[in-house]
Amino acid sequence: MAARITTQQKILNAAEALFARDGFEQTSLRQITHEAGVNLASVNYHFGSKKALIQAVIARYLSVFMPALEEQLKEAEAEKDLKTQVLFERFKLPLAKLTQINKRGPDTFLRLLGFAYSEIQGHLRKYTQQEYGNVLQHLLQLLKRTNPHLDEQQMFWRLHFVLGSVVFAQVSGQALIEIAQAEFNQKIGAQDVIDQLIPFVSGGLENS
Amino acid sequence: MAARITTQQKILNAAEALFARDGFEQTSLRQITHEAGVNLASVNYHFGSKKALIQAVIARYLSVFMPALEEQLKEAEAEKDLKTQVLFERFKLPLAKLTQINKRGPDTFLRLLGFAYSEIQGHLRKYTQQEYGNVLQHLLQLLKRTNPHLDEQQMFWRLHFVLGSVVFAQVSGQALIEIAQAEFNQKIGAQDVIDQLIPFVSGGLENS
DNA sequence: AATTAAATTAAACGCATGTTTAAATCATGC
DNA sequence: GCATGATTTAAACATGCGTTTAATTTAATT
Repeated sequence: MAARITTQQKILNAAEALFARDGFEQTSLRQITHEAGVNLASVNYHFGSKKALIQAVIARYLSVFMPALEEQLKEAEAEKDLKTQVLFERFKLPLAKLTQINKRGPDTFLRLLGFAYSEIQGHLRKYTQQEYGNVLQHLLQLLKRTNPHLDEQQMFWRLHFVLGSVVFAQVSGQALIEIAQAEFNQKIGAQDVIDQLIPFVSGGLENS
Repeated sequence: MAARITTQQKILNAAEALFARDGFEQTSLRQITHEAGVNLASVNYHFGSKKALIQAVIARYLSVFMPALEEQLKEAEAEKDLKTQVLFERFKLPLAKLTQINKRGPDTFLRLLGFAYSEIQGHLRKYTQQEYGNVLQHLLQLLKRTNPHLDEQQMFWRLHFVLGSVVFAQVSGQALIEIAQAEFNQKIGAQDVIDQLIPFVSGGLENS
């Protein structure tokens, strides 16, 4: 029994690393199985298809991230003078929790999200909406509270722009970090990018 | 001579439409040549490779967009109390000029940019930097003027976040427009998205 | 220890891709 | 009007992909 699970997890671990680095379509099952040290056919044996493997990789992260986010949102709800930026700051803890899956879990997760969004995994978006739609609704409700000056339509677009900024920052992230490091002669990590990102998306969302 | 150019342009036109709709990697040369009504081999004959074709498609747009943008930046430079949002508004005219290439030129161009950015066309980014780096430098200089409260590093990141928002809005654009249309029961076009986008990126960039 | 089910393996399948080839066709300049 | 070079064409090539097959090995149960 242990061996079976081990093979599945070897695949998951190798897959998530390669997916996060190169994207879903750019990563072949042959790369994954070679990296994992298992046979090519075992992916289809254990997961059924490549698509199902992608979903399994992301689901593992969502199952940790989403409940933690929901908890943060509940706390935020209790605050009386809630600000947009403070609300966005609350994403940092659920993100940090992802280290329990992987040392570089937070980066990995955001990059996976990015690729999931930009490659047309419409199927996957539906899954997220179905599985964690209530959490996202909760977030929307709080943002309406912190931004009563925005109408429904403005809120709709700006939320997606926020998401787009996050996604983009991660997908192009490593390249940008390297450029920034060369330009400013200091070590920059993914956490720094998030700290830069939060004031940006907050300002963009709030702007009247 | 006319026939030769015609074949090249048939390819360019078919390619840009398909690239903008599905992305570079998702579009095959067989799709392009079928759509253009030309032989498969003619792409390699006229352009050398698929990569070179991609570059040719984008170069055609940049050669119109960039000089027009530079002109706008020069005018902006003359304004005395220049605001970020006003500066961003000046992107609208160079964008509109792209209708001279194609009726849906502005949309097409932004989507192409998006795919170029998110697929790892690092090679292409270098090309842009080399060919039109001065225009981008000019833009950066003006943004520093409108945002003296931001340090170099903040400006670096926020500029890329702005770019990311634009890119994302276009790549996910059509899907989002359809969702928005269903949700708000009104016709929404690409221009509306840009009008929503400008306050967002302005607010994000300025936020202190 | 024998039986049975699960897991792994090597190999092949079918398909789609970008590219190349070599022959046929076209247009142009003499 | 012919010769020459540019263009177009159909076909094949080489490669990589996800998936499937069928045989073998491994592990657990009786």
